This record gives sequence, structure tokens and C-alpha cells, in this order.
Amino acid sequence: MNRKTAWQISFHASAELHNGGPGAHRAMTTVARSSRYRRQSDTGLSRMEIMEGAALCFEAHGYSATSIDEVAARIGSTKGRVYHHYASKAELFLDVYRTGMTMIFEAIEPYLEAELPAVDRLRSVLKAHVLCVIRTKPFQNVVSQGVDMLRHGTMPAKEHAELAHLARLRDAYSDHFLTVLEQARAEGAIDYRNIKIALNSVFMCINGPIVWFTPRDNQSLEDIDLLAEECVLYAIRLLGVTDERPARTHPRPTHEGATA
Amino acid sequence: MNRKTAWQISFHASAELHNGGPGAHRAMTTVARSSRYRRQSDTGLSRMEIMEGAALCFEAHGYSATSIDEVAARIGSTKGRVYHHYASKAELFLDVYRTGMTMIFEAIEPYLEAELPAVDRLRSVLKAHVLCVIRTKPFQNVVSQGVDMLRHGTMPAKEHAELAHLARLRDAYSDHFLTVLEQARAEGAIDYRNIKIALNSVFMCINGPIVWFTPRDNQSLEDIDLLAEECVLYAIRLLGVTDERPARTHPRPTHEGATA
DNA sequence: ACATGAACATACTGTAGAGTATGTTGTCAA
DNA sequence: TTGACAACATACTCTACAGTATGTTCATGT
Repeated sequence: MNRKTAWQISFHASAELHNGGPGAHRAMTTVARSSRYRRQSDTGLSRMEIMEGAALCFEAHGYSATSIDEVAARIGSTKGRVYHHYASKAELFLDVYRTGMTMIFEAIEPYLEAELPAVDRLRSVLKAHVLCVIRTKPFQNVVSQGVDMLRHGTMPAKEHAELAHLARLRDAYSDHFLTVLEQARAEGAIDYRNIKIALNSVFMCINGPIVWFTPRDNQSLEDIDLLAEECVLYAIRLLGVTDERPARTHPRPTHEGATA
Repeated sequence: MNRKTAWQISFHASAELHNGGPGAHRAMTTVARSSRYRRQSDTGLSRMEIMEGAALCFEAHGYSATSIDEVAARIGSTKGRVYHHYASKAELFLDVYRTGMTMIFEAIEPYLEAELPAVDRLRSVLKAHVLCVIRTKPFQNVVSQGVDMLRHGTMPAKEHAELAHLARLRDAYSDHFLTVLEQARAEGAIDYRNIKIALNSVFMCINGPIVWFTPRDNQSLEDIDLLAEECVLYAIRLLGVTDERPARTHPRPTHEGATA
């Protein structure tokens, strides 16, 4: 149970911390914890570990059906630890939400300014989006829930500040796609009627894996890549493109300057 | 608040009762209730009214964040009435779930056996699906939640019987689409790689309105029809169809034999 | 015309879980 | 080395409901 293949998230054991804050540059490798209690400087790692557990729980039963005790149990801990890092369940949720947004933002960013025809840029961005969605599925699921909660005006409230900020982030993300769509149409490469409906349909397609994707332990990175490629293909076709060449993405934007 | 345009659900005031049972053939028009208490034979209507309120609440906050008191309040009633008709919150949810499934099943059924090329049958079925989704949005949202709960093994349990039945229904529905897809491909009209991914993508598109559609009070039936047509267009394009002629659907399968 | 039971409303109980208060263990700076 | 504080664990409180028990109103068969 709870198996995890290599390409899936396990950010508390990786070098990528999206929260900034102290401890963000630590622990390149997972060190077996010596003591029961963690060092002060690792608070960033601790928060990320909590968020991963929370994301998995939220994904499984949704926000309100998830108890803090369950989140704690999932990472072999207790309430105390969670409430030491987060003031409330809502704050934890919002942090997962924001982190998920940051992840996918950073995933597509390298491809937004490429010197390519708009359609090809679109292809690249969509591909990057889908790959990120698959890798960080629990987080993106929480993002979906968050968007839904905004839409329905639900939400524990009280943290309207962070909420509004996240809403603006979401809009900014969406706007990037709107822009590329308009450019691609101007270049005569794609076609749609109502751009909002078109964009929504594209999003439904490329976010599909959030709902229907189930990791199989025998599938390789290439399998995942093919799967993502197919999602992109359908999303692009939907816009009236008949040309079938694959998306152009770098193997993986590498942050480490280390030599292989 | 809580405005409702003509084409939206209000089944307790319509002749269509999907639960069978006594009272299913009653009350063609909404009669202002004379008394505080309802007639015995109207239990079917009462249940449908409860289900509508429940569907709206479930759609707004999800299953576990919805309280029975809230559902009751929404229809200007109290807990007592809900628990008189349903043994538990889970049973209520499942009834909404099943009713939603029945609705969309009945919506597409008339088009499944049409003597047409598979693509055109597909077009008709998709169109009928989208139109139904829009008209019965809260119910279809609950269906989505139900499918999710099945997927994650969540669910109040105890009612495994009804649960398994609903799962089979869902599969049967999906199978209809699988069949049409295979036929259309055999006829050389559409194209896909992995049929599961293709089908999932199609479903994401045509179920999109469950998520992003918001009823505007100035939009007419024709507006809705155009919107649905556009959704179908994208879903069809996604399968490699370039031909743009619209779906062929009867105005609305009419159950009443009455003269206009 | 009355008795029975359906269709509710009202009043209560029990509990899960969010949040808190406090105790315990280790770190680290001086 | 020690004391102050971060990082937790443990034990508690308090409230929002799910579910129940009971009371009230009316319809309907006899």
C-alpha cells in the first residue's frame, strides 16, 4: 500500500522547496532522522512533509472529510506537529493550494517565452502542464478543490487575504493560456468559436489526469511521456489542429549545475 | 438569490419522476399546498423535492460538508422530513446519485440505436449528454462526486449493495460510448491511440459544464443549445473529425401525448 | 366520527473532530 | 553547562452535526 514510483512527488526528500523560508537549501539527500525531534533549520522540510500527507488525504476524501489526525497519522505523527506549523486546517489547505499553483507555474514558465510559432509554444506549455499534473497529482487535485471553493464562495473564510491572492494567481495562469490561444488564432494555426468555452475544454482535457490517472508500478518515464503526449494531442486537436508532430520540451529543466 | 431559468431542473414540479413508486403520475402542475402536511400519495414528489435541495447543497460544499439541516432549510423544512424519507445521509446521497444516472441514461437512450453512421450517432449522443448535464447540473455534480468516492474507496459504506449497483450502471454507461467509438473508428471516421485515454478526454470535455457552466438569466434555450453544440464540436474534433456539421437531435423527446 | 398511520416538526443524545493547553525532548547560542 | 526556545507529543475542551425519540397534524379507509 501507498507505493510510490520514482517519478512521483516526494518533495520533502528532494532539493526543491517551494516555500522559500529557512531550510530551503538543506538536505540534498534524505538522512535517516537520528532523533525523535527535528532541527530548527529543517522546518521547511517538515512543512513540506506535512503538506504531502495533507495533499494525499485531501485528494482521497476532500477537504472537510479529512481530519488533521488522519493527516498526522499518514506521516507517522500527531496533531501537535501539524498545529505547531499551521494555525488551522484552512491554512494548511491554502498552503497546499499555493504550493500546487507554484509547482505548475514553474513547470510551464520556461516555455512561455520561447521564440516559436504560437501553436508550438502552446504544445510545449500543454505538455509541461500535463507532466507536472501527473507528477504532482495530489497537489493539483487540491488546487482543483480550491478553485471550486472559490467558485462557490465556500471556504473557511477569515483568510480572505491569501484567498484573494490565490484567485489572482489562478487568473494569471489562465491568462497565459488565453494569450497563447489568441496568438495562435491570429497566426491562423487554430480555430475556435467562444474562446472561454474553448479554453475550458482544453483545461478539462489537460487536467483530466487529475481525475482518471492511476499510477501503475510497471510504467516507466517513457510511458508517462507518451501518455502526456496523447493528452496534449487531444487538447490540440480540439482546437482544430490536424498536424500531429509532438511537443518540444527539454528533458527536464535542471536546477543543479552539478556535473553528471 | 437562487434564481432559476425555465430550462433548469425543478422536477418536483414536473411530471417526470424517476423513482417510480406511488405518486409518480401525479401533479402535472404545481399546486400551492393547502396544508402543512402532504398527502400520502405524494411521497414521490416529496422525495424529489428533498433530492433537489440535497443536490444543490452537495454541489455547493460537497457531501461531507453538507448538513441535513442545511438541506432541510433549503426547501423550507426540517430534519424530521428528511429522516422520514431517508434512513441516513448516505442513503439520500445515493438516491440523488442514482437519479442523476437515470436522468442522463434516459437522455441518451433514444439516440443509441439510431440507424446512422457511428460518428453521427456519436454526435447525437454527445449532444444529448451535454444538454442533460446542463439542465440537471447539480445532480450530475453529485454523480461525479459519487464516481470519485467509488474510485477512492471512500463512502459511508454499509450500503455496499446499492453502491455496487451504481458502479455497474456507470460502467454500462461508459461502455455505450466505448462501443460507439470503436464502431466509428472501424468506419474510419475517427482516430485515436489509446481508447481509454481518448474516452476519458471526451468525457472530460462533455462533462466540463458540470464544473464551469454558470446559468445566466438572460440566456435562452437557443443559447444553451449553441453552447452544447460547441462542447460537442470540441469533443468530436478531439477524435480527429474535421467535418463540422452539427449534431442531429430531436427537439426534446416528449413523453406527453397531449395536443399543443 | 373515529381510529390508524403517514407526514412531518420539535426536542434530545452521542460523538467525531477542530482547536487548545500543557508536558516532554532535543538543539543551539552564549 | 545551562537555559531558552523550537519541535514535537499528550491530554483536554467544545461545538457542529448525524441520528433518535417523541410529539403534532392531517388524510383516509371503515
